[in-house]
Amino acid sequence: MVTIYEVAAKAGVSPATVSRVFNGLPVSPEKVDLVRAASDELRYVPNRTARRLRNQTSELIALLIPDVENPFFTALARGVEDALQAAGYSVVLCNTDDDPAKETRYLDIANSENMAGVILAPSSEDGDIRHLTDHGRPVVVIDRNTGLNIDSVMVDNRAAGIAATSALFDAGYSRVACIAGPVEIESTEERTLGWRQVVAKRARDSSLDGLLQHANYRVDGGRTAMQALLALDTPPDAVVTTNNLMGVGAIQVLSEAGIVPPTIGVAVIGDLPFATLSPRAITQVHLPARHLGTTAARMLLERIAGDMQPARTVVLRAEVTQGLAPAIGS
Amino acid sequence: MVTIYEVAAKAGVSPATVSRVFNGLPVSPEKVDLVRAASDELRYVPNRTARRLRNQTSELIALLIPDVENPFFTALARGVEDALQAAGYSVVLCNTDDDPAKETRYLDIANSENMAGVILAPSSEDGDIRHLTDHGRPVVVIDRNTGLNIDSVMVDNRAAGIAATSALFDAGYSRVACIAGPVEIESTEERTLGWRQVVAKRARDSSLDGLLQHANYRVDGGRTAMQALLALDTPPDAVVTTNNLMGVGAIQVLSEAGIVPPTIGVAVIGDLPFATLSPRAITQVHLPARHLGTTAARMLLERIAGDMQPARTVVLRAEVTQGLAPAIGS
DNA sequence: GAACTTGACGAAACCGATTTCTTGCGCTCT
DNA sequence: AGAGCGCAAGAAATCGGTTTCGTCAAGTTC
Repeated sequence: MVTIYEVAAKAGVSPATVSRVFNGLPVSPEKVDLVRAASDELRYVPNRTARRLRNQTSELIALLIPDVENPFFTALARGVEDALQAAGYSVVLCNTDDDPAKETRYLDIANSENMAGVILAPSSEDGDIRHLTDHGRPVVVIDRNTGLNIDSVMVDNRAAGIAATSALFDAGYSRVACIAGPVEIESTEERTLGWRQVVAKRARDSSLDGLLQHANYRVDGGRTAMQALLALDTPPDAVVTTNNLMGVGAIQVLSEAGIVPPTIGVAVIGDLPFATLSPRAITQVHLPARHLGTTAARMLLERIAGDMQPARTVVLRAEVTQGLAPAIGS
Repeated sequence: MVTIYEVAAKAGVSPATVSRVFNGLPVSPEKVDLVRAASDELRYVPNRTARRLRNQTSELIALLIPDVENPFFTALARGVEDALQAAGYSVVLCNTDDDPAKETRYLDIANSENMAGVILAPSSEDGDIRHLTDHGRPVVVIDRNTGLNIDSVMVDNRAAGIAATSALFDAGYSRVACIAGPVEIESTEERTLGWRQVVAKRARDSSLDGLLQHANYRVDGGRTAMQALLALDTPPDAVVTTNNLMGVGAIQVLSEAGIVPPTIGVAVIGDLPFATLSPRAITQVHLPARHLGTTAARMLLERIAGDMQPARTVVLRAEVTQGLAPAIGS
């Protein structure tokens, strides 16, 4: 590693002057040239660790997400990155794997690395966010109510659940099941409540036994739940899944059983990633993943810039793509 | 931030002793207790920046991938993470977006952040890897021949191209097209060569005009290329795509045109992520993405541990899932 | 009992930047 | 001409750990 001292020696100036050149502080033109020449020749790159120790901050922002393999979170990550890159920051993505211990570990790292800020997408249980706010580090939380005085960006999950379910009833289905995620996750519970609310109002059939299936938030969870639904004495004629991956699993099971939408109604909260069948038959409640990311990033940048106003909560809405009506009667 | 000095003062010992306690160096039991009590009470977390400045290394490893939204790379990232987490390292994921400038920037960052090592998955052009190796930082490259003295983990891309194409001929197709990625990317070129080799040998039809389409490596590239293939005077009866996302695009176009495999043969090099149609009709050459990641991580760990042997290249093989034969004649 | 080894532990140097403090030069103002 | 000001730039302190070096006391050996 070439240090500032070597550059200073080569240029015949003091380290302080080299530092000033690199930070745009006033230095006489001839010394600037000397320093530039020396640093180019030595291929000097400032040591960020040293700089950060001195400055107590860096241009690094941590983004914690539970699952890098979920397209919802990668889209969100793109949004965050786009906004932060533009502002000169670099993003480091940390995969918490829905593990509170990992989440806490990464939060501690972000803290002791003196990162400029943190954007946190929820893990199933509460990690120790206080690790961060205690130290006054800027934090924005995505899709989780912390109860703490922290900025957050939310989706209107209740509305998403209502929209998905209503769309199926509107299309003519009457027995609408729900594949929900783990109960600990607040967002999926809200979506489920939306489903419950619409079903209570519009279902002709009053027996809901077995129509609500809880599953893990991944493809295999969706598969298991869909299989359970198909095995019911009176199976549903439509199903809502409260996230994208469970939707994929459900559709896989249906397609393997030879049942293709719109023979059965399917509404997915979230986007169907890389869909290989025509998604027109399926109702999708498009979550603004990327937009969530950019919004969170902008809020964080404001905090980093010194904005001290009380915590804000921004709620974004989802947009529905209505699926086809059932084939019956057509 | 609580510092080691405050802990030392509270415990009535020197900072050196506190450091020794935290690093497991010999300290008398009673002082250990004093230090532990003081640091617990103050909730002391060592400042990684300071530690790293002194130690010239950290437990952070950079993983550079071109596209976080591509499931191939996220699977690879999972592999890397699994292996490195177990060894006590944390992974920071950097999205290079196929942009050599971003790649170079992240490499510089990894370097000036004193990260323990770097795993680099290819971007379309050559970023400046020398930025790293110059400084003796451990690096492992995935799926790219650098020509430099650097460890790498490869897939046998030629064999993958051959396998995909052969599988289609074996299934009974005779006019097999290829949707290839950008020419600059070595891995896709190798796969294309595999296709060319098999086609030259087995195609009855000698006119290959238009059967090779170059496209960008994403879903829309696959769509455009597939549309072009369908518009040919004599369209192919089967197609190979040299990556996963272009495969998704191609299948989307086919399904929108009402052509469903195995009416047309489709072979994808890579896995079809989150497939919503039954993937049995499609030939997949499963790339060992996760395995690539764990292998790269292990090699990197060996280097970090001080292994000085000459650079190694590990070549992994893909595994084929044969798709269905064409409906014709059955 | 003197010389020597061993081990705990504090003082101080060190990592490489940034920044304050200080010096000294050149210019202006009266 | 001498006081005063502005500005470039070097010396040195600083960030918060780790580590070398030196000291001192306790234990060992002859």
